[in-house]
Amino acid sequence: MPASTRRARERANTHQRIIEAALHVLEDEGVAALTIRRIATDVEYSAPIVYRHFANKDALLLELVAHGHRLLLAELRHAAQERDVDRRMKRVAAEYVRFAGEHPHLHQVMNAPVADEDERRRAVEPAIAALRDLLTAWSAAHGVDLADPDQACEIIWGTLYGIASLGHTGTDRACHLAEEALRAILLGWRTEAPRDSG
Amino acid sequence: MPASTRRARERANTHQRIIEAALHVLEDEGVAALTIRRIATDVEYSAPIVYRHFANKDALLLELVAHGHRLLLAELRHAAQERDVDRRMKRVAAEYVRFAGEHPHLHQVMNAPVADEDERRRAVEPAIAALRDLLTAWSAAHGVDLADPDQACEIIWGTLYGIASLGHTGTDRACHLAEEALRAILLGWRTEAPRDSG
DNA sequence: TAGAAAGTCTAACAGTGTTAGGTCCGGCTC
DNA sequence: GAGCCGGACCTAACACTGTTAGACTTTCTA
Repeated sequence: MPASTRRARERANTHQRIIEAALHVLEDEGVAALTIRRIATDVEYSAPIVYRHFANKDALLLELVAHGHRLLLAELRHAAQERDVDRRMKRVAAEYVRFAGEHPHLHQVMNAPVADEDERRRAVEPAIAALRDLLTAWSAAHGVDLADPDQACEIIWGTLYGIASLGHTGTDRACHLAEEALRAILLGWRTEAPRDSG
Repeated sequence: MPASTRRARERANTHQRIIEAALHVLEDEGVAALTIRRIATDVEYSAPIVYRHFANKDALLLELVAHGHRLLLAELRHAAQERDVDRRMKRVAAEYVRFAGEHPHLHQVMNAPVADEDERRRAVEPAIAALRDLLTAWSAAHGVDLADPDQACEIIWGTLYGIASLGHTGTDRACHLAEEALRAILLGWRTEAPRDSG
């Protein structure tokens, strides 16, 4: 085993530990407590070490954003195991808001404006794609011809985000609101755009 | 004219000028450029003067939040002059998103978490109340019996906020999304909860 | 006109992200 | 094995931030 590969492994390990430490601070104490020096202290290094792994704080934040969206996507997929397509929709919506309530600071960072906005949007995309699949299945099941599925998807995503962000206290009420909003939207679409029913 | 009243007037004047300078910096250069020293420079004072008018930066920010919501409320009221209740709804929704597109940084600060969250919510309330009135008029006009009008109001407000925040580029598309979302929600509510039609 | 009061500024403190410079230690070459 | 070399690491610093203390200057009052 060459020493260089061991070093590479150690390096990768430190990289990961920094991300985990940052995530821990963010979730436990909020974005205000998330400083480079604090993270460095938590991984038992000095501050400049962080810059050997990330170009700057924004790059590290983006890593947290990506991590958060992977986590969210996993939860949404889990909720989407439901057989019935209507209940599946409802559960996914509730799951989104529950996630936001359980990880308020992470959710905040996941949607906060950041320097490299393109990169952030790339992190969000898979979750939105999952929602689009779900929406496609839903519209097929009900014979609804959505004029613009992408637009419909954005509407639901935006609605969930807005409701989850508004009342970031009381996750139960927020869940209820989201379910209700989704129900109304879908009912509206079913009512107005019925495909030649077969 | 006693000197004390003149001083009080000058003081109030400076107070206002600080707010206006802060607003100007925020709208023109974003929240990152909004520093105490920058504001002080713009009103041709040194930094500590700001603290003779506001307890801290958060207090000043809250003033901007309040100002922003007064501005938004005025715009919403203007859009609500429309006679037809359906078009009124649509125009108010479009106006919200247009406002967010025209004042992206202000809109961001208006909805960003702040130290005194109660105070912020107090600033938002009048605009939400206006929306509730509008919604009441709408449901009355269509004989729709909303199970929980407050909840319905929060749903719409959250939806508008979410959609306006998502695509903070391309205000036209965002407007379209908001109108479409509102249309679907209202149609859903009309479909499911018809009051004994008279 | 002397003293009190109000207004303002400079300088500093503690904290932030970030970088430069030096130190030390492990591994490679002769 | 001795010496060098490169990478890893830390301390110290820079330019900022919000915020406060203390001195100075101007203005009003008695």
